[in-house]
Amino acid sequence: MAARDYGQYGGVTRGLELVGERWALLIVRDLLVGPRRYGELAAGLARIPSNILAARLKELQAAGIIRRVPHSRVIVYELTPYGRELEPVVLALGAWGFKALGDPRAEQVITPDSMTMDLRTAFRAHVAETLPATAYAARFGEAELLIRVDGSSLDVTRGGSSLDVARGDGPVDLAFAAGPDIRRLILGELAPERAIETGVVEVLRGRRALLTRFASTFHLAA
Amino acid sequence: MAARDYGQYGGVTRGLELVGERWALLIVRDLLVGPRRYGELAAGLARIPSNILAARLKELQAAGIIRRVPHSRVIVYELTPYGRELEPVVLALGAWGFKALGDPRAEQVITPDSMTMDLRTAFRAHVAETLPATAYAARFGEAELLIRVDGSSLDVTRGGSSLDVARGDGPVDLAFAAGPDIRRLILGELAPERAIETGVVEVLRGRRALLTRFASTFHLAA
DNA sequence: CCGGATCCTATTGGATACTG
DNA sequence: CAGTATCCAATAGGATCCGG
Repeated sequence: MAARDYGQYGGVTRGLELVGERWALLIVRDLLVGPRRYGELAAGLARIPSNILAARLKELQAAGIIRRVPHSRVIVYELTPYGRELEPVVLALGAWGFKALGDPRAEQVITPDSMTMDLRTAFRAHVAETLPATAYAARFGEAELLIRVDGSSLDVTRGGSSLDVARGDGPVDLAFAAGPDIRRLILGELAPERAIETGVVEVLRGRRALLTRFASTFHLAA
Repeated sequence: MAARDYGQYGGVTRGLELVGERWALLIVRDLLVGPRRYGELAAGLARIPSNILAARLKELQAAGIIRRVPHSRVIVYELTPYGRELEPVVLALGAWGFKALGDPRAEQVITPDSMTMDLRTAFRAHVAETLPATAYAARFGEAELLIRVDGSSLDVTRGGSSLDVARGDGPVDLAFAAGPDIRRLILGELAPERAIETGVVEVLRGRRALLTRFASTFHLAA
């Protein structure tokens, strides 16, 4: 492997040797959501050059972090058990970075996978446990997600309100479209009612009061 | 600032924009141990080019992660509160990377700051709480550390057994020198008695049985 | 000395085109 | 679709120099 090293012997240094290269941790982030094909990774990481994606996949594979699995005619990449152990790292970094989010710049997009991981970082299992099971359909920019909270477990899948019924996933309790300022709701800087009043969140279906439940389920202290 | 961006809007991406550049997180790691001068950082990060260190310090400062403090004739860099919130990220990455450590390569050194952070990642506060307060003096390669565990709190400082008495820090219960295979003790792959028998750990002073206490205080599951 | 700034070279990463 | 190949721009590395 011999990735670019730092000349030091220690845990952090070793970690950076393995996943410190540009784009590497974003590939891991997307694979934490689920196995992905080469083209799906390329689509989710819109600006990654193809050669860099190919190089990172090889390095991550050599490091035992991901696995290349031929899966009935198509090839998918998935995390190994050791790769999955990066989840706390990605969540911690995501939580920290989330607090430094400003308004999106013109070229910035929101991908379903990145949004899914952001929801996971903000998910408070111990709070959710005390609330009734709830299904949300949420649209953030282009990304449309189906978010199911049941007890202390969270399940986020792609596609929104139109798909869930066809899949027999049960009804959605609250469907909404949100602008980027929804981060302020999650950071506790914006009250749910205010979010609706100011148009940050547009409720498409369901009781608006459920947005309060959403806000207490998904929360990051600023 | 306008660090190299990824064209995505999300927590992980934002985090990587701020601390994803080469060397950045290692600077943060060392500053988590305590404020450091430019020269101390350069010494701890032996292979960092001077221009890169200077560039990173400016970027981290612009991002509100560190602060440049003139401190009676000398300048020290220290973390801001927001920078200190990177501790979980560094610890998580360190714990993950620690498990992938092999034997040190020829050019690799162990620095006191990196060793200190490795001990912090492996520290089990809830176990330490159940044990008597203990002071260890440990030498790993060049790095000599004084490790004080008291209840659920851990304090690691530089310098070894010779200094502690002069500083009035109380006596050291166990002093030892360890080779890199001590990582296997921390990973639970090597029993304390075996570590002593095989020379991985050389007890210099104190009851050898205390190494068992050390091993249960500092532990990372493989 | 300490805390950098400057210069130059060696590697990496980025954009795009191309192939099995 | 799943990558390679090529070429250019941006960074990192290393040595040296400079001002307080």
